[in-house]
Formats: sequence, C-alpha cells, structure tokens
Amino acid sequence: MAEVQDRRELILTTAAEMFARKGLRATTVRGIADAVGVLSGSLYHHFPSKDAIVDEVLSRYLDEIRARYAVVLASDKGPAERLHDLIVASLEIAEEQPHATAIYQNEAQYLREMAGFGNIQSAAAEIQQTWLQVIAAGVADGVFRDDIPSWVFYRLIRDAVWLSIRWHRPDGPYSTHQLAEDVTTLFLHGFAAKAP
Amino acid sequence: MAEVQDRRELILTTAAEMFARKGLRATTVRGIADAVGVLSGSLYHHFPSKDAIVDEVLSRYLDEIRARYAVVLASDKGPAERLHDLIVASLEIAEEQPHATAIYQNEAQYLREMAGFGNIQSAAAEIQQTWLQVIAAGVADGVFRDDIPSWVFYRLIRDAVWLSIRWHRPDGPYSTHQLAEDVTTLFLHGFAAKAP
DNA sequence: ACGATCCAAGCAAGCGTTTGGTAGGTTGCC
DNA sequence: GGCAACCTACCAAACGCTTGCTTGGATCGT
Repeated sequence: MAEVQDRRELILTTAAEMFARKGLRATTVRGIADAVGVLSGSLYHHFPSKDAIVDEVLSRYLDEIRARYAVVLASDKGPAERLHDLIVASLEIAEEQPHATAIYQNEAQYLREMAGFGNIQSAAAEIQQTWLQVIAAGVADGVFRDDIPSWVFYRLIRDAVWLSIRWHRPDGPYSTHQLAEDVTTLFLHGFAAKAP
Repeated sequence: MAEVQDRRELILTTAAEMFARKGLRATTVRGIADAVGVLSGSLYHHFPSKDAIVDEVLSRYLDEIRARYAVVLASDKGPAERLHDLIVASLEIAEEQPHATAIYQNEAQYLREMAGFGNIQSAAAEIQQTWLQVIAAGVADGVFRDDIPSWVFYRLIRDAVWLSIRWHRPDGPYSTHQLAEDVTTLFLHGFAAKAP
C-alpha cells in the first residue's frame, strides 16, 4: 500500500516543520507524534532515533541543492549569468523546502559539533565549492572585481540569499523571482544610484 | 567589596558565552553553575530565573547598539556616509560583544514567540527604524536607487552584516574595519568589475 | 497465521526551580 | 565594648516535570 510510505513521509514533513519552527532541541518526539496522530513510541518503528529523522530531512535537502547546482555548472554561460542562476536555484529551493532550509541555516553550527552527521558536512562543502568556483572564474575573467576577497563576497551573498527565508514570503506580492533579480542586481551593481 | 558584583558579572559573561556556543535551550543552569564554579541553586541568589540572565545579557547588548546608532544619526553626514557608519558601528559591536550578537541573531525568532521579552522587541524595532530611516533618506535624495525596495535592501545588508560573526574572525589578518569597507563598497557599488 | 503497525506503560536521566540550612561579615543597640 | 540581629553568598538535597527511548502486547490486513 501507498499508505505505508505515506505515514513515514508524514512523520518526516511534520517533523521538518516543527524543527524549523521551534528548533531541533525544542522539538520533542512526543510533540512530533502528537502532530502526526500517533503515540511517541510508535515513531521508533519507522526511525531508529530522533537524530535519524533530522538526518534524513537534511540529507534529502542537500541532495536537492547539489543536483540543481550541477545543472547550473553544466551550462556554458559566463560567470555573471551562472551567479544569477545559482541565486535563482537557491531561492527556488528555499521556497520549495522552507523548513529544511530554515533548519540548516539555524542549526548548521549545532550539527557541526554533533557526531554522526558527517555526510551532511561533506555535502555542505561541495555546495560551497560550487559558489567559490563560479566566483573565482568571474574574477579571473575580469568581470568581477578583485579588490574584495572572493570568499568575503561568497559569505555575504550566501547569508543574504539563504537567510531571506526569515523574512521573504514567496506567496506574497514580492515574488521569489523578483527577489532573485534584485539580489543579483544589488550584489553585482550595488545600491548606489547610477551617475546621470 | 568589588567581588560582589564580579560574581554576578562572571555569571553573565559565562552564560553569554555558553548561550552563544550551545544555544539558549541547550545551555543548562547546571552547566552555567559548573563553569562559574558554584552549585546550580546558587545562581538563584543573583538572578530570579534563567530567562532573567538571558534578558539582562540581551538588554545590555541592544542598549549599546541603540546608543551607537544614535551617535551616527546625530551627525550631519549624507545617507551614503551614514550607511557606512552604521555598518562600521554594527561590526564594531559584533566584535566587542560576539556572544550577545550570536545569541540575538540565532534566537531572535525564539525570543519573539516567548512571553516576557517585550523590552527586547521594542529595542529591536527602534534599531530597525534607524536603518530604514537612513536608507529612505538616501532614496529620497537620489543617491540610492529606487528600483529595488528599501526594505529588501535593508534585510539583505542586515543579514550580511550581523551574520558575519559566523565566519569573520576579528583577530585574524582580515580586520573588522577592512570588512566594513568591503561591505560598504559591495552593497553600494556591487561586485561587478568597473567598465574600463 | 503472520508480519507490519501501533498502543499502553514505563524507564533512567536530565531539566529549572525551591527549600532549608550554614559560614562569615556587618550593623544596631545598650 | 559586647552581644544579638541581620545580611550576603553559597551548599546540599530534593521537588515535580519532561526528555529520548524501550518493552510487551494488542490490532489488523492479507
């Protein structure tokens, strides 16, 4: 039956929503079970531990990011267009998986010092490499400036992009794609008015 | 004796460091007491509750921000210079009070939905108003562009500035003031290379 | 009849907080 | 000056509650 996997999926999505809203530690297995409509002990039929639920939510999320970034890198566009595409892809993922995005952004540091999340670490490193690769190519081509360190630019744009989930509402009048265009324009050309 | 207040201050600074490193919920009163060198119950001689410790740490922090921002607003500089000064002031505070900065950035949302932190909310609103005021003045003067919403620019630069504590090390070769200059340049003029 | 799925109950550990008491210094009163 | 009263700072122990997780048995579709 399809309901078998549905129950598991329901636990995963419910847990992801609660993890994002209340934090990993503040979300209890009893709370997840209540929201699903089951007693807490029953969760342990589907998952070996609470951490395993976290791991599966984040692993799926990071796999999705890697897949989309790979498509961007596969194109033959220039660095500026690729940077734009990375921004678009990231904001689209943030819209599609807001809970996982929030969890990862809020608790990546906590996950880092916990044992047993090594696969998550390596995925994160690969994602970071994609950005740095595109940025470095742009600097080498002379389309990006070289008086600001690449890694500084990366950190600033990364935080600005991913943490937009803290304030951006994709279902509002200001769409995700409009945000992507504005982020690209802002980080490439700045907020200062053009000289007349 | 001066040692009376020293004990209280030691509790505050120790707790702030642990709150920043492990999170508010994950930091226990027993952990704080152990680090200070007393038993957990003894903390309740100095503070009425764990939340009161959090409140005092963050209230001092936000008061400091408000004081520094007021100095920036008191000058007669233009919007671009004021924006630069806000960035410098913010990064200096982040360097001086890294623990409180981390706590606030990581758990502002959690504090928002908890009762009893009303004074923190109003302080945060005042700080946000300072930024928006400077940005709006720049747009009105024509020195900032008007095709990107002011509030979008504010959110992006706010996250980029404050969350730099997650990666920037003030004691390293890349100084806080260098970061402030680069952030200002980047957000005002962009990362694209100048036309030759 | 037989796994898959879940309930009912409970475990040990840890949580924030409270209580009662103690050691040592300061103060007030005669 | 001397003594009782008080205050500060802390310890030792425990409170009621919640945590992640475990166990044994009931239910149910096939």
